[in-house]
Amino acid sequence: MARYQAGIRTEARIVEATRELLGKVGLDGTTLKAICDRADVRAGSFYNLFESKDDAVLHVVKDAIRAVDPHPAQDAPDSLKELVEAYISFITGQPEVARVYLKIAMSGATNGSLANSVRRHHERRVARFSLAIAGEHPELTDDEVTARAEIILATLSGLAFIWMLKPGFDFPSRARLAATSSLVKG
Amino acid sequence: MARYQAGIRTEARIVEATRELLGKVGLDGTTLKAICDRADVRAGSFYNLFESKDDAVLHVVKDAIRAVDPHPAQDAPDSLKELVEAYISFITGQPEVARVYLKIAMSGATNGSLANSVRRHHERRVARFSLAIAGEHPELTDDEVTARAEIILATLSGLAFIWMLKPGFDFPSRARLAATSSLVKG
DNA sequence: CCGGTTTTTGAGTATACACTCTATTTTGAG
DNA sequence: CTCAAAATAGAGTGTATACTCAAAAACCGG
Repeated sequence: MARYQAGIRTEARIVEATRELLGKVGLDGTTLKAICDRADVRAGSFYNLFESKDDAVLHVVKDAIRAVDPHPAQDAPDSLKELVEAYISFITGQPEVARVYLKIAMSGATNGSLANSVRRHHERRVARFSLAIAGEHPELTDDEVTARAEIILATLSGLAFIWMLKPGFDFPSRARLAATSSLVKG
Repeated sequence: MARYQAGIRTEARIVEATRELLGKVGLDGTTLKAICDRADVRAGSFYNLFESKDDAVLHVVKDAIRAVDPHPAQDAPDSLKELVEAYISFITGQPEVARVYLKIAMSGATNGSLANSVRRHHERRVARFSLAIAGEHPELTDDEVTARAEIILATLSGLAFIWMLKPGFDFPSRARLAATSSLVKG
């Protein structure tokens, strides 16, 4: 082991370059050559530090996933409002990384470590939203709470999706409206 | 022009092969070679009938888009229930083509004829849903109606998205529940 | 400043892709 | 039957991709 400073700095540069590229040109445009050019590194150095191209992308996406949650370490339930605002910040703050997140989630069947990360993350978020909803709406049964959490999350993803389709779309206000109206008993 | 029967049959075989491939292996797996192998055609024949690979994919996606609408030619407004059921049928009936539809919608910035088709189709659907909602809820203003239409469509897309992530997810019942609860005044 | 370790280089490999081109065969109207 | 137009074959082109490897350079504890 005993890594040198140079290698550590290079690794950081590569991750940053990958993040910027995912933001600017999307997943398809984020080629190995593009990453290496932007990080000012040759292919050999890249593979000295990363297993594969996906390895670098995974780094970035995992960071993005972490960024969507407001207080990851905390056990106390957040309020639904807080959770929704955190999601809005995630989407509007890093739209292109959010697009990558959604794209990867959608990209494939059941395999691939990227897709697995996204799936696990989704489960955690449903649990998180469920906790908040249960706290604020004690009249709902457990199943109803889960259904509501899934619907709210689906709506947020779907609105984000539309926002990516039409840049002028007022995502934040639609998201806030949707979050309140999804809670009534159906 | 004066096309021969052989060419017409070959074209149909290519479209069908493309549709099946999009369903089985997704957009990335639908390569020219795969299409030609499945349609039992050589590359030269393919390009005698189609401008490009995207041209063939576009054929399939446009068919899928048409399939999502219950009565495309009709002017009378459908009921919201009908529209939601049509969407459910679309997603559960041709899940992999639906995935392609969502994927293409999400895939990129503002260019590409595929992305444009999807965008235009989304606008038409919002109009369609708005009409239904306005008919059933006269107490809502125009802006509120549009907002509700966009939210319902977003929720349906988002739920479809989750369903693709977790095959066991009960998409139809969630979709029906969501459609009713999204209509209250917020 | 020595010397093992880590890092870097950059040409090179293998592969996959969409697409082209020309020669050949097939079609079907007159 | 004829023959021009349509359809087909399939080898070939060009380009882009992720990734490898052996040699050279930089690093840093002692």
